[in-house]
Amino acid sequence: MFRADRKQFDDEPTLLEVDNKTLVNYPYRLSFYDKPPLFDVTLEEFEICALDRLRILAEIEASAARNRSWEETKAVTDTQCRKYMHLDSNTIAASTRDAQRRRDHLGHFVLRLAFCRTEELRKRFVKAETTLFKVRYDTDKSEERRRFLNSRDFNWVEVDHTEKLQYRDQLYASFHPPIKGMSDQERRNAFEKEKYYKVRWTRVPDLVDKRRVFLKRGWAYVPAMEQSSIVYQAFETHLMKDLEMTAKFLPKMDEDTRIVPLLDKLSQGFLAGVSNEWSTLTEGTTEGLSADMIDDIARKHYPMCMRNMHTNLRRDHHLKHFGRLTYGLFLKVLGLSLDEAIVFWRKSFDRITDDKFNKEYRYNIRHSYGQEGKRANYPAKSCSQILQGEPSSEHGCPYRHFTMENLQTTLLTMYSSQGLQSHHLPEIADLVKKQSYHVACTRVFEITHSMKKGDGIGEGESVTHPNQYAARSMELEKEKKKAEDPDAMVM
RNA sequence: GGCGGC
DNA sequence: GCCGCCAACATA
Repeated sequence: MFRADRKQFDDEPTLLEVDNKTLVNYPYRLSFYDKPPLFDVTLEEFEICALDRLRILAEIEASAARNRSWEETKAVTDTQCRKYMHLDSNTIAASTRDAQRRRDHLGHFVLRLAFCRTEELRKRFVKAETTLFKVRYDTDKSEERRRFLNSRDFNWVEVDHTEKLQYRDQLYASFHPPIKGMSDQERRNAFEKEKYYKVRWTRVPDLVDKRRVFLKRGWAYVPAMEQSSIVYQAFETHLMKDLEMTAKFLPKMDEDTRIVPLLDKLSQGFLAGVSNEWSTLTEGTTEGLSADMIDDIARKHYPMCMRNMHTNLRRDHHLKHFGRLTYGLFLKVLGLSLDEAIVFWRKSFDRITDDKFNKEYRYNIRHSYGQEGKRANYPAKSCSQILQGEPSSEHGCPYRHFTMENLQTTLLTMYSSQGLQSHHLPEIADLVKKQSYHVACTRVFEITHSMKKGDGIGEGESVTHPNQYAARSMELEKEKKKAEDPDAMVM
């Protein structure tokens, strides 16, 4: 993908190998990603394509973690794709179509670099990418899919009529059409019409496993309706092989100071199951938020991490450094103004003198709001950042850092008023054991907001940021109020 | 939390 | 022990 002799990106747009003559166009929506992208690309584009794709892969992982059915996974993935990485069929204008496919191509290869480095990452990446491929395969127009399949060699051999007759009984024994309630006659008819392909049996281990194919002399006889299994398997092994290759050549890139941190950031995000930088997109969620409204909002809209800190703050009349930092920035993004923040913290730390407060805390609060030092606009901490912090019962992610017992009792005391009951706990405990902390959090959101299981915070999206959780919760309350009493909404 | 000063 | 200023970036 990168030429070895090219170790530094130029400052201006030309970053990857320049060769406009080989600018590919993309005849198919589906791709096995045989060739790396050779077009010019800016570092920004590089990053954006990767992040957008990462959101989708993270959502696919979340789908697996919460046992979504294939249809649900497909639906969720499809809506996510429409938002972040739309891929149209050939009916759309060629220029937009190629632009879409170019983004798809680039994003895939950037993530290859980020996820090739450990066996664990490779496996997860391949799994998610294969699922994405399946979703697309399933939603592809059949004619376009057919042409895509013809465009490459899957090493399958068509079984001719005489051979099919020869193994007729064995083939029929393993013939299981996916339609329920078929009569024997219908099944027989479908079988007679079915075309067969044979491949080496190692190419379709899943079918062999489920006894959906007839095996003879190392060949698996695959009915046309199961043909997709061959394709998926080929995609998977092909990608895994390529990733291992990439891993071998990757060390040469370590000298590039700009790309390595980006790759780390990407794989980090994947490990935490986090897909976006929510805080930078949405700020100042609530108008006219004041210090005395916080208790109420905490009870109704906070995710567990923030709720826990708020409770600790009320109990101890104090919070430790990282807690102040995390909670303070959360409140800023929630919409609390600097002046109100100072009021809030002053009232909260009510066992210290004004003098101590002014000396030790006022500066830090102002700094969080960009009024001191380098005057930066700091974003609120995301789930991945909170997850990575030192384990602490005070300011960490409770799903991650609490003991299971403590987590469960705390969940009940915090959220039983919003509908969380003890029979919900095993399911949450399960997600925590699988280390799917953000999914556990998402599930709690669903339960406490009467969402359907799998809806997440909306459209199947998972929690990735405490402010996203709170903002969405407040938004839902607003919608509900509006529906109940439209006139009351006039301000 | 870090760094500095006395 | 007292005080003041600055930061928020990683590394599985």
